[in-house]
Order: sequence, then structure tokens, then C-alpha cells
Amino acid sequence: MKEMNGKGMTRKMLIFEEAARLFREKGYQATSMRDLAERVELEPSSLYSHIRSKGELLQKICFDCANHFTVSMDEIQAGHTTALEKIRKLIEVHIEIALTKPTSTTVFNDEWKNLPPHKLVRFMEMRKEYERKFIALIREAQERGEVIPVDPELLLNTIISSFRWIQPKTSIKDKWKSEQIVRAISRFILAGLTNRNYQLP
Amino acid sequence: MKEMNGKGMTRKMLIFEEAARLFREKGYQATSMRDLAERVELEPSSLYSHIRSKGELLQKICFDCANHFTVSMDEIQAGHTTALEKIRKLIEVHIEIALTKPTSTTVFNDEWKNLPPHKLVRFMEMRKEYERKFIALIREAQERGEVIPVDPELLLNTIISSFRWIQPKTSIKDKWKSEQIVRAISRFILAGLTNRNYQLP
DNA sequence: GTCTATAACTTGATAGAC
DNA sequence: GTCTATCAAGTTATAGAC
Repeated sequence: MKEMNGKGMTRKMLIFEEAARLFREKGYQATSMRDLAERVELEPSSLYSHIRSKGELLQKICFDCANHFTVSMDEIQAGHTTALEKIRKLIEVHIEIALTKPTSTTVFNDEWKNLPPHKLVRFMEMRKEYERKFIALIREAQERGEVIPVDPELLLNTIISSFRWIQPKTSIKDKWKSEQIVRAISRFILAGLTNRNYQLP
Repeated sequence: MKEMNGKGMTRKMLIFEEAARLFREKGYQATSMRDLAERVELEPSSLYSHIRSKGELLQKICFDCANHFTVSMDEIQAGHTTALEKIRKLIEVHIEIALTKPTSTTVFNDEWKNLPPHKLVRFMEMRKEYERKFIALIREAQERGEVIPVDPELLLNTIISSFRWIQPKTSIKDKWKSEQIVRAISRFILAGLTNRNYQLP
């Protein structure tokens, strides 16, 4: 049985999707293969006809998301714009990924430390490489006087963390429109990055 | 046996401390009572002479931290300063708590959703109440024209999230002095809040 | 591919001797 | 308060019939 719902959705894909949902709702460790089997209406043992292990589920979710960020970074890096404009675009990408793929983004953010050891190392290397590129852009913008002279690694950490509350289940989408969220947060962060006049008391 | 190390540190306190460490390192669900027993050099069953359950450990860690925030909020709220100045002070408090109590702060941030159901409700109420007060301050500062006119709830979520990377094990403290971190992050966020001239392209 | 049955193990917690 | 012994329930994953 390949087709599940007339739209090219294989049972394997359904399993990965429901796994992501469960990992988000209950956490990776608290999610059992029995929980997952129930969601996709199979007996627990039948899952293993489609996947190798529970760890493989987390792996695919986390690395798919990591690849999404890496591809976006490479595209933006290759563009012919100022460093500040690239930073603005990256901030938009972060918010948009969080808004459009809330499930996998949450798992990516909160559950990656449960990856099997060897994959964990690879995951952390990917993140480090992504951060390295982002920091280079911040530094470049600082050298051009466009961004405040604060340690770029510290700025990056603060910026990336600031998106972690964006995990729309339903409530967020009711309160604010997506475009409004993107613009409001982007404005706040870029206002901070470029405000070289502010002095702490 | 009441005294453990000549400094009023009871075995019970030691258990709570090591529990927080483990919950941070491995996550609440992934930490077993056997792990904890090993850390405090007891047999697993002996733990139950000091505590009632695993959930009680998480409970105390989370609510101690929540109370810390609530007390700080009430102190600052009672002061005779502008709303913006109170916001600045609250931002400092958030960073300082993250720096001085990294273990319990991380557990508070990442593991609260594992609280037993009844305590979970109480925890979420406390957080909601804290946010309500913080939002009122932002709104007041906006009415005085001191803070950018962006939805205050959205600003608060973004600000509070932005501190979540501050979890010093060892590496952070080597790179930056605490005072430097407080000032750098405070400057960035307040620069953003008060920069009413910035326009997105 | 899906099932039943089950292996092999870990979990939080308790009973009762000392 | 700490121990040994143990329980009942839950865990991931496999074997083999259909």
C-alpha cells in the first residue's frame, strides 16, 4: 500500500509526521512507539516495517529542518546585497520557518539533544557552521558601521533565541497575522541592531 | 545525619541540587532515580526517605525559580521610577538570574511541561500573572512615547525568549564577563525598544 | 505489510530487616 | 536512614505466521 489519501502521502510519511507531532506535544523521551502506533492506527510492531528505530524518526525531523536553514543561508549568502540586507533576510527566514513548520521547528529546537550520539555530533557541527556564516555577516555589517559594536556571537545567540516562542498551534495565528508577526519582530530586532545612539544609563 | 559538609548542607538539599543538574543535562524524562541515587551515593530506594517522588523534585526546582521572578517583579513594580526604567531593571534581572542560577533556570525553562498536572496549572497561572504585569509596563512606556508601537505581548515574548541561550556551564563565563553580558544584551534590547525611527525597507 | 506473541530490559516506587 | 529484595508496569525491538 503506497498511496494513503490520494495525494501521494505514503504511510511512511504519515508515520514521520505523527512522530513529529508527538515529539512536540510530549517530548521525545515521553513518546512511546505505542503512542505513535495508535496515532497511525497500526500495531506497534508494524511500525518497524517502515522505519528502523525510534531514533531514526528524530534524526530525519531534525536534519530536514537543519538542511532547510542551511539551504536558505547559502542562497542568501550568494545574493548581491549588503551584509545588513542579508541579515534582515535571514531574520525573516527564521520567523517564516517557525510560522510555517511549527511542529518540526519545535522538535528541532527542543529535542535535538536526544539524537543518537553519532548523529548528535554531526548535528552540532552543522549548527556551528551555520552560526559561523551568520556571525561573519554581522561582523561585516559592523565594519561598515551599520550595526552596533556588540560582540557578534552574543548578538547572534540573542537573536536566534528570541524566535523560540513562535510555535503556533492555534492561538498565535488567531491573535496575529503571519505577515504582522514577521514585520513586528523584524522591526524590533533590526531597530536594535542599527540603533547606535542608545546609551544605557 | 543532618549535616553533610560542614556548611549546613543537608542530604536532602544535596539530592535536590543533583536532581537539578541531571534534569538539565539529560532532561527530566531521561533522568532515572537510579541516576540520581548514583550521584548522591545512595541506593535508589533510600532516596524515598528524603523525598516523596520524582515529580516533587521537579516541582521544587520550577517553583523556586518562578518565585524568584515574582518577587523581583513586585519589588521593581513598587519602585518610584519610569516604566521604561522598570523594564530595563527587569531585563537585568532576567539576565542575572540566568547567569547566577544556570542550572535551575534551564530546568525552569525547558522542563516545566513535565510537572504533574495539578502543579502544571498553577505554574502556568503564575507565569501568566507575571507576563500580565510586564505587559502593563510595556504598554505604559508606549503611551509615554518611550517604546516603539509594536504589540506589547509580542515584544515581551520576543524579549523573554532572547535570554534562553544564556546557560553558562563553563564556556560562556570564559568568553565574557558577567557584567559585559548584562550590558551588551540590555543595550541591544533597549536600543530596539526605544528606536522609533527605524523603518523596514 | 500487518499481525500475535514475546524477549530483554528499564522504569518509579514499596516492604521490611537492621 | 540505609539497605536488600522485589513488584508491577512500561520500554524498544524482534520472530515468525499469514
